Amino acid sequence: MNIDLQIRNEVVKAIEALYSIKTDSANVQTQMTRKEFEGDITVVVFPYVKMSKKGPEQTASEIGNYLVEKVEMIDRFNVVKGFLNLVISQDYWFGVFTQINQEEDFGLKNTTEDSELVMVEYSSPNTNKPLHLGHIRNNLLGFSIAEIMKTNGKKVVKTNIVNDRGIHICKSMYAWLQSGKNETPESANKKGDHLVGDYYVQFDKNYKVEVAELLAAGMTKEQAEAEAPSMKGARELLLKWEVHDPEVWKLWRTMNEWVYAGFDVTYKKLGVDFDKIYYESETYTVGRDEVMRGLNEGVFEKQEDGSVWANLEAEGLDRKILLRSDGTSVYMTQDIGTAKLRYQDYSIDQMIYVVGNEQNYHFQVLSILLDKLGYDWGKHLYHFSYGMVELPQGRMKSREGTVVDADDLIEGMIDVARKTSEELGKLDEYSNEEKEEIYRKIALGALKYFILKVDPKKTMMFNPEESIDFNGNTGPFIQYTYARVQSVLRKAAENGISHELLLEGLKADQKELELIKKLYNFPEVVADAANQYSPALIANYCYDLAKEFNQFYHEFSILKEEDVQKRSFRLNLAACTAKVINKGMLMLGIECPERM
RNA sequence: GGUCUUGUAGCUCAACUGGAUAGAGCAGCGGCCUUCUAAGCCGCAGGUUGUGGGUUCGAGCCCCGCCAAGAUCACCA
Repeated sequence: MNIDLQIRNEVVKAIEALYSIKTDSANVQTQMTRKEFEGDITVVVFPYVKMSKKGPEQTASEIGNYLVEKVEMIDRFNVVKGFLNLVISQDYWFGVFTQINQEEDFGLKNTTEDSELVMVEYSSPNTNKPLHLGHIRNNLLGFSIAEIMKTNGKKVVKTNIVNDRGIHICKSMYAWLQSGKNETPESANKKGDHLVGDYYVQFDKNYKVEVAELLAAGMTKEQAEAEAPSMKGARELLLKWEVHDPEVWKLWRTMNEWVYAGFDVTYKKLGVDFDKIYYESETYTVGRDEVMRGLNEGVFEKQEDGSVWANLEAEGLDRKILLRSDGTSVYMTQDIGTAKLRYQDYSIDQMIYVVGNEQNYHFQVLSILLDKLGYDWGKHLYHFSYGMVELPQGRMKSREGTVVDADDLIEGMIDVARKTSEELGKLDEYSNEEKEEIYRKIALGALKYFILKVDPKKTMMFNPEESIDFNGNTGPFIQYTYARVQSVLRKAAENGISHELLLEGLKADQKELELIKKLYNFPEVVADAANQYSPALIANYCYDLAKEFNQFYHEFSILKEEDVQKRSFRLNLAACTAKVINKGMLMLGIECPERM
């Protein structure tokens, strides 16, 4: 049992014995003792002063005396105002440490047959342009939350819904047909997603020119936008697509394949993957059928023009369109179909959608609609809503060319890592392949950590010039502490220094106990991260641990310590720290190199 | 306009969900490589937590009012 809970239970007993009042351990407030005071766990006694009818200090002392007498692991206590600081015995911490040292999977819960199955949807790109910084935040959060769920003993299915159909891809197709001259990724020597994205940009450029010309010719804005030849061409392609025109489908398939090949490269570089991919082109008809069923059952309503609507005014929301007057489906229709298919394919206990907060309203509506269609799981969807990434100039706009391209960003990071590393010159005896692998790990560590350390709910700022650093509260700093431990372990092995842990009679320093306490916290942090859907908790914990270790490392010369027992203890402590850091970082999708 | 989110050091972010003197990093200034990796360590400086009220033993966190920024309310996805 967790020490915190044990102590809360004992406090309950203390209160009953001292003041004859029954309370519950859930009502007992404990916290880690702040560094400036002596102690490990602090009980907040303000809530009991009414029961004791005495001042806070006296109440705390009474409870403290009771606890020291009755509970073996509590050595002594001190009282500051209403805070009762308890000192846990060194032996208890040694016991904890032995456990951490022995358990290879410390902090990890095993998956069993009847573990909950969690499906995590993330990424969900449109197929008309390459991935950018916004997608990176999405992908990293999605991958990380899946890893965190796994660590908490859940079965996880990572999924991606590819928006492969719609006017957006038709725009790229139209521009390619107009001016592509049969260009392919091979002929252009360009990644497929970039090639298709370039045509999308070109479409928009042409379209703007056309609209401007039509406006000059006297049309209204609405007329001009509808009548622009490019837009008419794209719409025509969409209509042909809907009726499975073979030529259009062939082109559509080809261009999508180009894009997927490009995405695969980016996903691989980012280190994210999926267990099951859904395509909108395969799910949207399912959604349409569901909406028609809802219509027949009287859940939805049809307007005179043929469009189908859901009236959510009773839920305090608006009316929402589900099928256009021409019978084609909208975004929401597709999501209904995808959800239905997923629940058919898997026995999902929890569905998590990693989608930006701009779609909060969409998911609120989706949840209600699925419920109305008779799916009781509709209510239990979890929208993992994360904030936008902003640039110093403001929001990213693909059309204005202010996006930060994912591939460029990653390559740029690797260049900086290479340059920094070469200046430090610590890897000189490594082969080029080995070095490149380390640069890649460091670059991605920096990028991933930078993004994941921020509370997912919040809008975050990204300054391409300054944001990503390799010093301070960064991924590389944490990776570096890991590499240092590996170095110590290597040297110990070379010199035949024993790892055997002999704790009897050993007296631990404050720093050492501090590290053990931090390590002990790891499982709780992981559980919190899962409950709160927050990789940031893991990230900040890893930093805290690395920082603590660096101070420790600086203060003690582990291998120079003459006391054999002490040296081995510190060696093991370092190894445990590295183990936990590595586990934490892996949950963020960050690999720690053995050297750097 | 309705709904929702956010506002903490010059900048980027924390603060264990209502607890003790609000903490890190970057940037600035000053120390530390003959010692297990200096991508490090130590110190200095930097704050009326947007603002005004309220709730209580206690508020950055909860409630109300302002101020500011953003998102969203489409036969776009």
